[in-house]
Amino acid sequence: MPELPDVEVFREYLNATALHKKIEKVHLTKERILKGVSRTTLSRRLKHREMAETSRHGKHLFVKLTDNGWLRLHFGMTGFLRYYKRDDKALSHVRVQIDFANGYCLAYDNPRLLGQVGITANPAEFIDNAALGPDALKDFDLERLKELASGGRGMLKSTLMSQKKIAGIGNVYSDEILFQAKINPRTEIADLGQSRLDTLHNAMQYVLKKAIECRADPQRMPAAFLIRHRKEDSHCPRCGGDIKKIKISGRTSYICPDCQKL
DNA sequence: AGTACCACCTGACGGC
DNA sequence: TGCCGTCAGGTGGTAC
Repeated sequence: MPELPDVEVFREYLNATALHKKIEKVHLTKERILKGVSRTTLSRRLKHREMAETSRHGKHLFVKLTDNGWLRLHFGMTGFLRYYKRDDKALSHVRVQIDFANGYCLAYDNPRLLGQVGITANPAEFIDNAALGPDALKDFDLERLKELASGGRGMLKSTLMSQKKIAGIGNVYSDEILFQAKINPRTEIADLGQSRLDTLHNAMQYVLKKAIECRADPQRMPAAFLIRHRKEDSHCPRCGGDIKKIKISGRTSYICPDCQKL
C-alpha cells in the first residue's frame, strides 16, 4: 500500500506521537528487515536518544535522532507504524519495536518483510546514493516534467512509477493520476504535448494533495476517484462506462477505456 | 534505454 | 471445513 500519500500520513502520525520522547530500548524481531546496518548499531544509535524531527522523500521516511544521524523507514507493500502502550495487545508482525521511557512504543509492523529499516547520515546522502528522483509533491514542478518528457521514452505509467525519475508514485496513484488526467497509461511520454503535460502535472499535484488530506484512506476520498473503484465490474465515476483491468509491465492497472483513450 | 519476467515474503480470497 | 492456486499497492536483478 504505502506510496507517497501513505508515507506522508505515517510521518504526520509519528510527529504527533513519538517525537521528543526518550528511547529506552529497541526490539528487533526480524533481522532481515535491516538494510546496511547491524542489529547492534541500530540499537546503539537509538538508545538514550530522541526522535527530533522527520522528513520524507518519495516513499522513504527519515527520522532524525538527536545528535546521531537519521533512521530510515521504507514500508514495502504492507508496512505501517503504530504507537501504543506497551501492555496493549501486540500487533501480529512487528519487526522493530522502539520503547520509550513513558511506557509507550512505536512499532514498525510489516507482514511481508518487503520494506527496509536503515540508518543514514542524512536524507540527502541517502537520496543521492539511491539515485532517487525529485519528490513528486515537494520538488516536482512543471518544468521538471517537461524535462522528463523531452529526455525520455517509454510508457507514461512506467515513467510515473520509476523512483529514479520521480520519487513517491506507485501502482495505485499512477493509475489515479492518469485517470484524473484522462490519459492512457500506455501513452508514450514523448507524445505528450504542452497542454497534456500541464494537465498531467496538475493531476499529480491534485491527487497527491487530496489523498493526504483524506489521510490516504480511500473511503474518505472523493467519489470521483478511481481508487474507490479498483475492482472488476465497477463503473467509471465520470462516464459510467466499464472499468477495465489490464497488465502493464506485469502490474495490474485499472483504467476507463472511454475516458483514457490512446 | 525500456520492458517483461522472476524473486523476495506472507496473507487473503475464491473455487472446488 | 480445508486445501490449493492465484493475487497483492514495492523493489531489484536478469535477459532480451
